[in-house]
Amino acid sequence: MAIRQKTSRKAAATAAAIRRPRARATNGGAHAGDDIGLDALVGHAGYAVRRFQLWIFQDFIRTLATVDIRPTQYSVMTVIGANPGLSQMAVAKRLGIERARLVHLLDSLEERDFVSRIPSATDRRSHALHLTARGKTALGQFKRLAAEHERHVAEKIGKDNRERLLQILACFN
Amino acid sequence: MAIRQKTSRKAAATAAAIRRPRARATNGGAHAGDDIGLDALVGHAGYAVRRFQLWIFQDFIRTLATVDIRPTQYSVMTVIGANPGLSQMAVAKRLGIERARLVHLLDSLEERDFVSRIPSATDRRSHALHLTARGKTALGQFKRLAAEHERHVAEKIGKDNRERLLQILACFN
DNA sequence: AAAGATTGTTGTTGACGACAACAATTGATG
DNA sequence: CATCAATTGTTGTCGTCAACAACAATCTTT
Repeated sequence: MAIRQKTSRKAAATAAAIRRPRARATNGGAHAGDDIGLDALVGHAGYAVRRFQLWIFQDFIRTLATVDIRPTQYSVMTVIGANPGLSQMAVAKRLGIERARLVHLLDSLEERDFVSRIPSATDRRSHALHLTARGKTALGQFKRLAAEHERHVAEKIGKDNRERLLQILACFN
Repeated sequence: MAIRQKTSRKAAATAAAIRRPRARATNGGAHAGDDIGLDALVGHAGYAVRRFQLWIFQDFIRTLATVDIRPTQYSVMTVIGANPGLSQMAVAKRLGIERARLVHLLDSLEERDFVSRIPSATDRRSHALHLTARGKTALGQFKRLAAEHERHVAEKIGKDNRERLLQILACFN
């Protein structure tokens, strides 16, 4: 056995090499592998949230693919647009992303002329973040597409369920 | 200006270098930077879910830190424990993770003697995944800790809200 | 003026999702 | 039965992301 493996894959089959395939055979059964039963897995909030998070991000990226904007970039531009002059620390703290990460995010947004770092007049360490004129009009389009994405969410889980979800998770800002 | 930066950071302040700090000054204001106002950001399901996802994973990792088990590892062991003999493809499809990624996950779980890959009797390509005896008892402990984590979630968002959340997200398996 | 904290930056690490390739094997088709 | 397509596990790469650690420049405090 285990002829294929190059060098890795420890001696997994040393002891207990032969075993009966138990109740459910390896696969090939009657079902297409969709009714496996996760038992204790359903009932775990983290698991459900992970799947949802995955779906929702993919839909966001797909919906905003034409403008090439990802969820984090959108959130950064939204916060800056609503609060011009914010420092990087303030934005990072507000969005729950690290200031180290925000540096690269702002780099790309500045390259595309959506955001500009203006040296703060009061603190020579920090930058006052502003949307450029181009960034403002672009954000308008992003918001329309984001609203379309939000409609996709409502279609998926139900309009009222979406409202309820937002209400439940409101405590995370 | 811009003395500190080594070589990067384009000429961001070429035009419109001087600007009034608008309504809200850079920072240093009266507030500690917590009441910034995200306007359009609240009302976005993706944003709320991201924050929640982050919080919940951190709590899971912290709660299971003593046994050094991460959420994905836990989900893999749970599914295998509930459905012994499953192939890697079946587990990957069930959990929505790539089979390429599952390889490494199983490698680590096999190194720790929690899971064993047993060559399938019917399909010489695939492996039948089983928990080892050690893995079974370990999973029992993991589940107790995971239940504790789930209680943390209930404390955070409310017991009934957690139930409602699970019900809303049930459509994502 | 000196000590400590803050801000932006750079770098590294590790988990993770997405993709592409590959060998071994199976299944279906002619 | 021979051949070709599909599947399974594996390896590798790429890009995103969170978490740290370090650093220079700058503020704040004493």
